[in-house]
Amino acid sequence: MAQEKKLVEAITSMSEDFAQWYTDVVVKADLIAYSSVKGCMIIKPDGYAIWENIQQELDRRFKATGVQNVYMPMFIPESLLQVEKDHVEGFAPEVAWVTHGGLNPLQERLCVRPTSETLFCDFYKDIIHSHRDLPKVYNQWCSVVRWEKETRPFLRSREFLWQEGHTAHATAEEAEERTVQMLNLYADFCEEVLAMPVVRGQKTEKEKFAGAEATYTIEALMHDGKALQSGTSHNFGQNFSKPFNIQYSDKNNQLQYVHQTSWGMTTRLIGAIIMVHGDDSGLVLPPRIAPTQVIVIPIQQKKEGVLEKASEVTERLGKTMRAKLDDSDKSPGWKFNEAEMRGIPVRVELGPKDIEAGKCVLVRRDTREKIECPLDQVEAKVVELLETIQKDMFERAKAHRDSHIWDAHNYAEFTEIANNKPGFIRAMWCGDEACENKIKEDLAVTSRCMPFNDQEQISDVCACCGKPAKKLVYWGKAY
RNA sequence: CGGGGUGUGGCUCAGUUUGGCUAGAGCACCUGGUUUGGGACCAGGGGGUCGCAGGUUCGAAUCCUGUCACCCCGACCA
Repeated sequence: MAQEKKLVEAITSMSEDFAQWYTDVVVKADLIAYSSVKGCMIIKPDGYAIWENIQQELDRRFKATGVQNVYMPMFIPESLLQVEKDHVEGFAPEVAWVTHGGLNPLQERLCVRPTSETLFCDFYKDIIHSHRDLPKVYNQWCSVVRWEKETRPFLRSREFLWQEGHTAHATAEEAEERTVQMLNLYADFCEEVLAMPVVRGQKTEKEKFAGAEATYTIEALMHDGKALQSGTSHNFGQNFSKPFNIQYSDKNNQLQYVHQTSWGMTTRLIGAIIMVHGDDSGLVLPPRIAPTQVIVIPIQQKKEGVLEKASEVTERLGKTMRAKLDDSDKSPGWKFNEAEMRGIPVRVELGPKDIEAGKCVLVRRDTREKIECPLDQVEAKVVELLETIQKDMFERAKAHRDSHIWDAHNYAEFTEIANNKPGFIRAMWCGDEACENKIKEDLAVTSRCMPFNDQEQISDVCACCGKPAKKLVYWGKAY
């Protein structure tokens, strides 16, 4: 049909070219615009509103665990960045430097924060003196800059928005507990709010954060079968407190170094939402973070009473949810497609025939199912529908994820899967970085995590080298 | 940083091979009218120093040199 042809022209189909599909959706759903600086994007109202909803819900959950928000400077003196060796080595290649103040060269270069561990440490060393000062559980919402060579909207931009939590604790146990707590908070958030199933686990030595003792991660599977690291939580142990000299007097008046953690989530999550739920018609937003949850589209809106009824319905819906009326003078068909492109979970169609019959038509974005609904029940029905959609979206994403997890018992199987089956590969690993390197070089596959939950022994030997196996690892091609 | 591609109204592109007259189309935009249950139609209208800088030429969007930017795929990263 002509109409189908037009839609195909509007967005590249996922199966034809996933990368292009992604770019099309990001731009055509009006989430971002490209800016005059490479790798820096303008986040437009619809994109930013998603971020605000993410922020709001995460922040609420943080605070329920005792997190306090602060704001740190965006500049780090070079000398401060260099205090922790692994950390500076990890980040130095991608930091942006400020060399001048006005017309005069600075005495010391300032780095634009790529992350703020060093700033928090420098601060903590001054404000922590006693066990009574602990724990410190601070977080900041800010942007950071990493001078990436190749960039993609939301997935890898040179400046991105995030939150970074930085905590200091008296004991190793407490730090570990916080690290795990935040990872679980992230995972629950992804699953409950973004309808995105994740695998929780630990990063290998090779993949862990620069300066961390241990990095925990949540890994999600995108629709094309590639993995996306969606949130991390690090236990630093005393790796930072020692070089930064963050000490407190314990109850016995002994000086002790604090134990620290950090954890972060970024605007990359928006990329994840797009790639987990989107389809060939555009975005599909989980109701809980959709900026507009329901859009009312009047049919024959110039006919007597239609627009009035439509605004009345919108107003009623607006009392319990984020509702909008599309009273632009576009044709209904155009509005339908536009609403789908933007991923609005529920659409309400309302025309003269409906009004006469005292009903309207509800259309689900995720399934396109049309449901007739009496006008006097519309609020209750839409609320219920939003819940159903949220739940179904999670189940669908989970079914997709679960059907793209493959077990490999030896290298032949591993190779065959990596080359032919998109998704996660579960395989045993000996613990040797050499095997990770080989797998990466041969197959462009990296270790995503050592899962916490399903650590079963699917084989006694490493799928790569055949030596005794230590851990089950999820592998995959990653963004 | 390696490989590939592209720069022409807001967007998508044609025109470049083989230099030529006033630089085109579709979409979007503005005005008026008719329409409206899956991207409506008619009429009229506005908007471009062809990425930038040099050069060749009587004449350059088109040829040459340089340069910048963006996109895609790798490597690196959230």
